Amino acid sequence: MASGDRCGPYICGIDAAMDVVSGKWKSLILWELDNHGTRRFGELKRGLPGVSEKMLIQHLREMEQDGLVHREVYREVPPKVEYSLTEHGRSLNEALGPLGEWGQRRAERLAAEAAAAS
Amino acid sequence: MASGDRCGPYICGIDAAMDVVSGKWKSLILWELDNHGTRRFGELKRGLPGVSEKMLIQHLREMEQDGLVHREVYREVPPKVEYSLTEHGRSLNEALGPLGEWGQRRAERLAAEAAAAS
DNA sequence: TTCAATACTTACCTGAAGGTAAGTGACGAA
DNA sequence: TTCGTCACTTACCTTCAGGTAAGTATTGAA
Repeated sequence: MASGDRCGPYICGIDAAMDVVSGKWKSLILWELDNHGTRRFGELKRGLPGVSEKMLIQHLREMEQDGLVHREVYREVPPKVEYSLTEHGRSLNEALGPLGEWGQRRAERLAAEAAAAS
Repeated sequence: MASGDRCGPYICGIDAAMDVVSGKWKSLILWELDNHGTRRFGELKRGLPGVSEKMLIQHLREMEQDGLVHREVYREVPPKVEYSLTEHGRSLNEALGPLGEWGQRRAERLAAEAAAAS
C-alpha cells in the first residue's frame, strides 16, 4: 500500500487505537470537533493555536480515511468545507474520557509538586 | 531542563496523559507489568518481541521518572532487577481500558472489512 | 583461561514526523 | 486591475524517536 497504512497487525487494542490517535494534533481535533459539532477548516486552525495548515489537513485527511471525521464540501467561492465527527469519532472520544481525566489529575499533581518545590 | 521533560504545560488532560504513554513500547510495558505483577528486565525483553534493549531501558527509566514503574535492584551476581507498576501505573492502565476496547473493536472491524474485500 | 549470564551503556545511523514559507484557483469587492 | 478570502498544495528543511551493534562489570562454572 501507498501512504501511511494504519491497518494492523496490532498486538493489542491499545495499539490499534493509538495508531489512529497518535499525531500531534489529532486528539485536540477530536476534542474541538466534539465540542463544536461542526467546524470549518479556518475555524479549526484558529482553535488549535500553533498548528500548521499542512499538518491540519494531513491529520484531517487521515482521520477521514480512518472513519473518524466527515468532510462536507460546499461548492462556493470562496470555498467552504465543514468537518464533523462520525459515530466512530464520537465513540473514540468517549473512550478517551478516562484517559483525559487521568491526565488531568496528573497535571494537577505536577502543578502541586511544582508549587511545593518553589 | 536536560533530557525529555514530560512536564507541562498541557492543553488538556489527553495531552498530559499522552505525554506519559507515547513511546512505541510504553503501553505494552504497562500491560505486561499489569499482567505479571513483577518482571525482570530479561523477562520483559522476551515478552515484547522486537524491542531493543536500548529502548526498553529508556522507556523503563522514563516511566520510573513519571512515577508509573517501580524498580527494585537486588545486589547479586549476575545482576537481578525487578520492575513492577506503582499505584499511578495501575490507575493509568485502568484509564486505558476503554481505549483498548475501542481499539479492539476497530481491529475487528478492519479484519471484517478485509475479509469482505477478499 | 575462557565462557556464559545479566542488566545495562555507548556510539552511530536512518526514517519519519512535523515545521516554514511560498504558490494555486476562483470570484467578488474596491 | 489589483487585493482579499478560503482551503488547500508543494518543496524544502530540521529534529528526534527509534534501530543496530558492540562494549562493560561481576562472578561462578567448565
